[in-house]
Order: sequence, then C-alpha cells, then structure tokens
Amino acid sequence: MQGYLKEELQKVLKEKYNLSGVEFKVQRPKRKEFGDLATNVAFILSKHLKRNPFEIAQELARELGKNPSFESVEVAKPAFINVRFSKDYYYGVLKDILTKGFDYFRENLGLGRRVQVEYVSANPTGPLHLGHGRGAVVGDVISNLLEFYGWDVTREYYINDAGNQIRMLGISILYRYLELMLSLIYEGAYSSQSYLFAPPGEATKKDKLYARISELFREIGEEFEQNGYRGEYIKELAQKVYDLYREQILELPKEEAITFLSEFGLKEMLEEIKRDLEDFGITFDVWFSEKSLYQTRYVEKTLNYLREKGLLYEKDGAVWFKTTEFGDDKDRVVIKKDGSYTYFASDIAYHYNKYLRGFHKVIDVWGADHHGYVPRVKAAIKAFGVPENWLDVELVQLVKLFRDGKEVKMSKRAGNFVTLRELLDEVGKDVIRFWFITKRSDTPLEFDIDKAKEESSENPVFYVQYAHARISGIFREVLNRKGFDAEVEFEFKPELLNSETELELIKHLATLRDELISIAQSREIHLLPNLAVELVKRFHYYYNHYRVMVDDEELMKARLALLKAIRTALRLIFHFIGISAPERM
RNA sequence: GGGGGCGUAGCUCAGCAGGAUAGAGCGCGGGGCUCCGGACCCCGAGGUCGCGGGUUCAAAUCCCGCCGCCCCCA
Repeated sequence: MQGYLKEELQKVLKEKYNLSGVEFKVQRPKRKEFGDLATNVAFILSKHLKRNPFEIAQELARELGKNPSFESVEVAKPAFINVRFSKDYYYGVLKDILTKGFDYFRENLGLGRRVQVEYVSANPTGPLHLGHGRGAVVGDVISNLLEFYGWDVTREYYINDAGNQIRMLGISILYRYLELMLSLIYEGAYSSQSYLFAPPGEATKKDKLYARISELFREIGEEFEQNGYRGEYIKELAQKVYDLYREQILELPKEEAITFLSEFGLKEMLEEIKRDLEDFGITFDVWFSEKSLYQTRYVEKTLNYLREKGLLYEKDGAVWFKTTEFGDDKDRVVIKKDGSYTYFASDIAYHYNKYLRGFHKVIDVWGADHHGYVPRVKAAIKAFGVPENWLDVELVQLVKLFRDGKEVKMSKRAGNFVTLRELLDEVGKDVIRFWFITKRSDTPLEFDIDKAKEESSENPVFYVQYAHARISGIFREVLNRKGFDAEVEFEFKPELLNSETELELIKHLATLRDELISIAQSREIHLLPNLAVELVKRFHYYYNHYRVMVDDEELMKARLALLKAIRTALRLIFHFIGISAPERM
C-alpha cells in the first residue's frame, strides 16, 4: 500500500507542479489517529517550491481525496498528510491473500537477474563454530529473501583448500595418529608373534614401528607445537585413520603421509561441515575450491590480465598490485618473495571468476574481522572495470556465548570453542536461527544458552510458532465440530469483519507486505523476528477477544479467512528465517 | 598511531536516508475464560536515548569534540 500511495503522489506532483523523482517518505504513523499512512512530502516540497508546507499539504490532500481507494486524506499540525484507506481496499487485500497466498506478498525486485551469495566459507580445518553459524544464517536468510523477490540466486561456499593450513591439518592428524599408535603399543597391541619375532641380528617389527614413530615425532613435533590444531576432532580423525589404515601410514615417506592425511582430513571435515549445515537447514548450490583456481591457472591468468594493464610491479623481490589506484590505502603483495601467491591473489582471481560467470550482483558474507580486507577486494574489482556496487560485503560480528551467566571464552587454536553442532544438539535449529538474526549482524551478538533453552516457553521463537500451531489447531477443531474445512479454498464475505480489531489486523497484513519488501531491499534481516512477534501479538489479542466458532456460519467463515491470511503471512516470515511452521506443539 | 563498530528501560535489543507522546521481548507488580489450544491475553511501574557543543521549523536520528567498551590494521 505504501507503493500505491507513493505512485499516486508522484502522479499528482507531476501534474500539479511538474516535478518528478522527488524523494519523500511514506510511513505508518505511530498513532492510529493519524491514519493508515502518513507522508512528509509537503515538507520536502516546501524546499523545492519555497512555499509554506502547510498550504502545499492542503493542495495535495485535496487532489488525493478524489481517489476512492482513500477514505480520508487529512492535513495535520506542521504539514503531515495523513491518509486513511477505505474498507473496500482492505477487504480486497484479504481476498487477495486468500486466493494468491505467498504471491500476494511477492514483488519482482530482482527481475530474474542472477545474484551470488557467498557465505560461511569456513576453513575446512575444523568444525564450524558459532560465528560461522551466524554467518550461515545471515547468508541463508538473505538468499531466501532475494529468491522470493525475483532474483536468480546462487548460494556458494568457497573452500580454502589451497593454503598452508591444509598441510597443517595433515600434520596435526599425523601427530595425533602417532600418539595413538604409541599408546596402542604400550597397551600391548602389536605384541603377537609376527611383531615380536625377528631373525637374529634384525629388529622386530614392533621395534621398527616404534623407531618410525619416534622419527616422525622428531620431524613434525615442533611444527605441531607451534601451529597445530588442538581440538578433539583431530584425535577423532586420527582414530578414523587408524581404523581404516592401521599402521600403514608409517610406511609412507613423511611428506607423502602428510599430503595423504591432509587430503583425508579435508574430505572428512568438508563432509562434516556439509552435514552440520544441512541439519541447520542450509544447502549450497556450489562448493567452490580455491585449489581449482590454481589448477585451472586462473590465478595466473588473472595476474597476467592485471600485468597487461600495468597494475603490477616488483619491489623488494615481491610482486605488488597497485590497489591504491582504486582507493586502497596502500598497495598489496600478490606474489611473495619465495614465489608463492598470497591469499589476496586467489581472492582476486575468485572474484574475477565470479564476474566472468555473469552474476549481476555478488554478496559476500564475511566475518567482521575481515573488514580491513574489503577495500582491497573492492579495489581489485574496480581494476577489472566492474562497477563498485556490483559487490556488497555483509560483515557478521562474533557470537559471544553465555552459560550460567558467564561468557564462554572461545579459541580455535586451543580447541576449546563451542561448535555449531553442539549448540544445534542442545537448543535446536529454530531457536538458533531465530536468535542469530535478532540483532543487526554487524554488531556482536550475545547468546545466552540458558535463556534459549530453559526458558523455552518464554522464548519468542516458541511464541510465534505457537500462534501458527494454534491457528492450525482451530482449523482442525472447526473441521471436527462443524464439518467445515478451512484448509481448502472457500467463499467468504469480508465485509462481515467490521470491528476495529479486525480491520486493524487486515491493515497490518497489508503493511507487512511493504515492510517485507523494504527488508529485502535493505537486507535488514534482523527486523524479521520483530515482524513475526508483532503479527502474532495481534493475532493472540484477536483470538482472546473474538470467537471464531460462532453459530453464524458466514461470520465464522470470514473470521477463518482472516486467520488463514495471518497464517499465510507467518509461514512466509518463517520461510525467510528458515524455521519450521509446526501444525501442533 | 590509523580505520571500523557499539553506547536507548534492571537484562537482551529495535528505532537512526531527521518528523508528531521513544518501542518490543525477558524480568518485576497486579488482574483475566465452566466456553475454539492459558506455550495466551489485559493493566501497571521502569528512560537526562553515554557526555558536551553545533546544524533547523524539528535531533535518539545529521556534523564536531570528549568518555567508555569491542574489532581490524601497523
């Protein structure tokens, strides 16, 4: 309805003042005496026209008042124009929702254009933690919205499988594997005849194993101590390696063993990450490997392209990219002194690749600790001649976890972080998804596990889901008692809903359409939970004050229609947030 | 040192492309179906919008400075 009013106003501005493209605001007033929608357009015009805003408001109101969709158009105090829509307009809204369902709320903002949303992209060297989980929800919810509003969305996960950290994963697994082997030997494994017997003058098989373990410990021990991954999951991986390959790993040369275990660990971790995300309601269209950028020589090609444009130079034995020419505060290294590429190099190549894949827009959801990285990547994009706003970066701040009123400190290196999986098992998908987007994503989130769990009945997630279950329950009851099936399409007389409360509810649904569109445009997804709570509050109020199952069958049908419309809106919001819409609780 | 963010009710947070009497949930105090799901509803208390300036018809909202906390870079 905001869109409708804006269009009507623009028409009037064009006809009466020959103005177009004037930016003004149409919003729902805080107090309902001020009508359904209010606009500040007269204030804005007073600057353009250099006239008293109040007079302008009166002129505009007179024009708008001619339109039958408006019941009244009034001018208030300084120069607000307050508009009230007619009942028929609202009854039309209700009918629309019943016949069109989700489509009533739809608007083709994307025009079928392709957009890529890249999110999570966590290093596959460990399980997902809460910060990843938050990024996952943010990316997923944004994708849901864009998809609904007419964009062709590709959800993508960028796998950092090329750097040194993958080798470190292999070393870490090897280290734990060696520990495991050692303890097995101490516990008496490898004590059978074949291991203890040896021809005179030769070491036993067991001794050889022991010697090899010691040797490898010496070779990788220091590296592990310095940079190894310490989490329990590494030990689990080592156990898995042992279960599959027994002592065979020891027979490989050191580097081969590390490579083998790196790849093994990578594959296992990716599978685990994929599982966790699926249980979190998240799937990706593309899992994009960083390594593949090297294998297809994409990094090389990208750098050549930049070199031809004269944007690379050598200094101190390294190769630099003149990002300062595109707004960065200093140039950046793309090839280090030792000849290896920097992460930045592959990131440029990756974004160049995204561009060549033909996305109209790209949204990267990153951890906020990468925010210093944004100007660099944006600079690279400009160097490719891509418009700057082609790439949007959504920064997602940390999640602080509280248990028993105390913060649970997390460190990935020390391995004492809480994984997404643990939280998922403890409080469930819906609760996490809902809470993770209740706060603007660029500010840190405090997640109180006790509140999320113990007070589940006082939890807003359950509050909104309860409303959905309640409506469904009523429908079941109506079918039982009255033999009327509200789940199928039915005729009703909207004009029977003429109480203040009922009209307000329909208005609210019409407003909701505007607000959802605005959220999709601004990507302010943290407002979605609010919207759900607000709608549900009105529903519960209505339910407590009006009976649905009344003897007057026509009235009952009209009220059922209203509940059904509310349920449709709820389902849509739940769909965006990615939580379930339970039929019963 | 440079950059970014945050500071609104006891707690967690909305509101901030300026707009009318600053909102929600939780918590707290009081109340509400013999009847469609009480995981609900109603009423109430609770705020110098961190502090100080500026911009203007109008500032929680924009600008400047300061204080406090967090993050990134060097």
